[in-house]
Amino acid sequence: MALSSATAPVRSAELRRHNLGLLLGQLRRAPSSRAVLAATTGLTRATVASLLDPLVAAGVLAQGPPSRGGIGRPGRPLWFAPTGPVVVGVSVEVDGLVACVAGLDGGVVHRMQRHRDHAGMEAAEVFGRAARDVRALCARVGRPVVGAGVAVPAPVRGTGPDAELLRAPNLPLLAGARPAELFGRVADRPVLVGNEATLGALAHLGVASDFVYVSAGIGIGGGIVAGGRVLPGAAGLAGEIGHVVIERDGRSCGCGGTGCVEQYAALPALLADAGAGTAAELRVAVRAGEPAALAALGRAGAALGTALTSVLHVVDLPVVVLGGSYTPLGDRLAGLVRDEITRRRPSAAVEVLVSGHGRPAAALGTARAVTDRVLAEPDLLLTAPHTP
Amino acid sequence: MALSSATAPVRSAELRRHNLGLLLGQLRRAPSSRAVLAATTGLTRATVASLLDPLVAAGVLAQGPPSRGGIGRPGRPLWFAPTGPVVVGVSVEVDGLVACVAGLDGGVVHRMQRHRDHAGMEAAEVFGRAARDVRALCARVGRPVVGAGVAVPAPVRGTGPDAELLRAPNLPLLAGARPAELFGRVADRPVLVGNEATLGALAHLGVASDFVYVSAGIGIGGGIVAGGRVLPGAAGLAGEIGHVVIERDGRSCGCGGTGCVEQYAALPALLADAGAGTAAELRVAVRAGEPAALAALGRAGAALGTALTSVLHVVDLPVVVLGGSYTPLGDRLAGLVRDEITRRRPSAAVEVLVSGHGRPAAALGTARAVTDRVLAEPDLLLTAPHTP
DNA sequence: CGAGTTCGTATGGTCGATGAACAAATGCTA
DNA sequence: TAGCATTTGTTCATCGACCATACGAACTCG
Repeated sequence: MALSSATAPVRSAELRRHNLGLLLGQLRRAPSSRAVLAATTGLTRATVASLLDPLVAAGVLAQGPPSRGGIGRPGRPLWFAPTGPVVVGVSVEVDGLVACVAGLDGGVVHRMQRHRDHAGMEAAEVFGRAARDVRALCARVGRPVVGAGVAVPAPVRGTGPDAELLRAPNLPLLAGARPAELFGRVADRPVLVGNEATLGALAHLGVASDFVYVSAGIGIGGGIVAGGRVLPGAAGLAGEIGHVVIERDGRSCGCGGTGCVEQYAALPALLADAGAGTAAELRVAVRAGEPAALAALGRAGAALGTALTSVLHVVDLPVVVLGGSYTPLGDRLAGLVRDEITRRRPSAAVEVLVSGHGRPAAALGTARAVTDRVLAEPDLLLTAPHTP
Repeated sequence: MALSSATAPVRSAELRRHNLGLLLGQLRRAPSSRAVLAATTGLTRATVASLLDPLVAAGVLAQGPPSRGGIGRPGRPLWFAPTGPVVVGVSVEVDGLVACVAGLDGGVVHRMQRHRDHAGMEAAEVFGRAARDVRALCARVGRPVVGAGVAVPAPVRGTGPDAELLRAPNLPLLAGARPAELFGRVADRPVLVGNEATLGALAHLGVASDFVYVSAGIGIGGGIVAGGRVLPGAAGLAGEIGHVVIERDGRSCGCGGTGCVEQYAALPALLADAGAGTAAELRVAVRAGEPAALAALGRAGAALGTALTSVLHVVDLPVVVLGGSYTPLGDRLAGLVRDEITRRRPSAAVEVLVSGHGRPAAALGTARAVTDRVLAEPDLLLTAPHTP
């Protein structure tokens, strides 16, 4: 079933859009000649050419030199032009801003990290300054920007222009803010808005396309990725893995419940349990093999594994990716989590991986979400993209 | 985005299929004239006619009498012909077989309940006898059958012709069986196979299109329905709500874990806790207001609510539907569950409903899944359907 | 009974994908 | 080095699906 059963009719124009998006999605994975694209997608060579030639003419795609070696006329690989359009992913964090500029193939063109204490700032200032920084960054890159997105460390209702930030435990002044309005338009479109963990999940599509992403910090967030797409939930609040209950009468949590995992396995609990002051301190202690640190890590891993067992029983995915503050502890923690999950759910194998991105995951995943949106509506690439 | 980003190209033929499926999906909800269909779907009246006329000619759709009352020429409503094709949904249960024959609009044409002790039977006999019963049922209905599906009380890997039944706690001899092969083809296609709770969820699409379905019995199963579709998971094992953990060191469960909800809230635990022998006995005691029964129900409701809190934090859906053995206890239980969920997760409202179907839910939902498959490939309706 | 309105159908036009044919570019072979 | 096979990229005629328009049909209202 290649067509979704949405309530909208499908005209021929959307057919073209779909096939063009299909080709671009293929090109994102690897540069290929028209003939190879035709073979892998099932379209005709003629169709591939008629779909992609306008993008080549517009400078979005570039043609490489003929490939050498094979028999027959060599194909000319197509790829995203190194001067072509880019997208921007921004992550607003408690103590700073992370942004990255990426080509449509996901290649990062530019990174930016700026320390900034957002704790006491009003929402308008937070997103206004972020927008100014991003615009300056875009100007410096000198390539057309076709979209941008913002990740925030709080649950977000919706992803569109009226996306609303709900309770923000660590940045209370942001509660109720509408980042898309405060940020302003980029490339004449509202910016995409989403939760830091939900969007961060997408940064890991390279290692799997069906997985549960867990992002630890002061709390624990996450994203459910199935078939390469994030499960949005009814109001965009899916993936709140930190509030999965592991002990019905356990420690009370800021969410109103009791026994939520994040009271056992998020960074504050882990540090307190290990008697460490900072994550770096804990990491050193773990590397040194200090028993107290190892025991605390074991308890956190078991707690997290218990919660993930519940999650996997519900969504049944074969991979778990640990990210955020877990990244530096990852090697050892992943094993602990995997052991707990397989102990509790022996019926299905699970692989527990550690994020290869660490802190920039949210910005990278946001960029990925934006390119997904752009590739789903490739017409944007033809209407003379302009810098903001 | 009306087109999914599947890896398949889209030809014009699939465009037609999609729009035809869209129209039939609309007709399934309510009979409508061509003009109304055009208005609601966004297609042209001409397109609607050219899509549906072949089905009218084939006897799949029928034209009603002109509607009276409005101004202008009255439209002639189209609906699924009362002699048109049907689908069959079968539920293999521990102690019997439930089957229903439904029209493509979901209207049940015929029901069958047969008591049969499947406990000691080999898989080949179980599904062979079910197939014979179903074929006899089909012959008696006298309408062309265009598809069939089988629900089983066990986790199932996959839904296609090679769907494999995993561990079946209550019917151990079925473990490893491939029902589609044993059942044989219906309408020249393999039967659809799925878990009883996963498919049963679909029977409730009338009351919501985004919800968590919970089906209680000896264990607790479930289905996550988002956007009118069941979340399948990587191997078809999603929705095992019974094994969500509510007490990390709680009662041990047959799945290998400890503290799974179904050890607290499934029928056996509930009956033992209440000191009742059967579900009917418990129901009487609850209605009579016996304190022991009410207390036990309260404990089960709290346990279930705790597990559902975890589930909702992960998938974020606005509705929970309680079914299976919960149906007769529903009115009171639903309130208990809702209270526990809102107590633990006050940030989002949730509605807890009771299934209106009870035991036949699995068969009904299976029929629904089959019609979904048929409407997604409406060409099946034109190739002279034949009875098996 | 005529005007106004809406429904269903017929027709020409547009757009996208296909399939076949053809020119271009390379490796292989004599 | 020339000729052949093979593969690539492009061109062109055709088909299929939908749309816009126009027109007859059927009904209500004044």
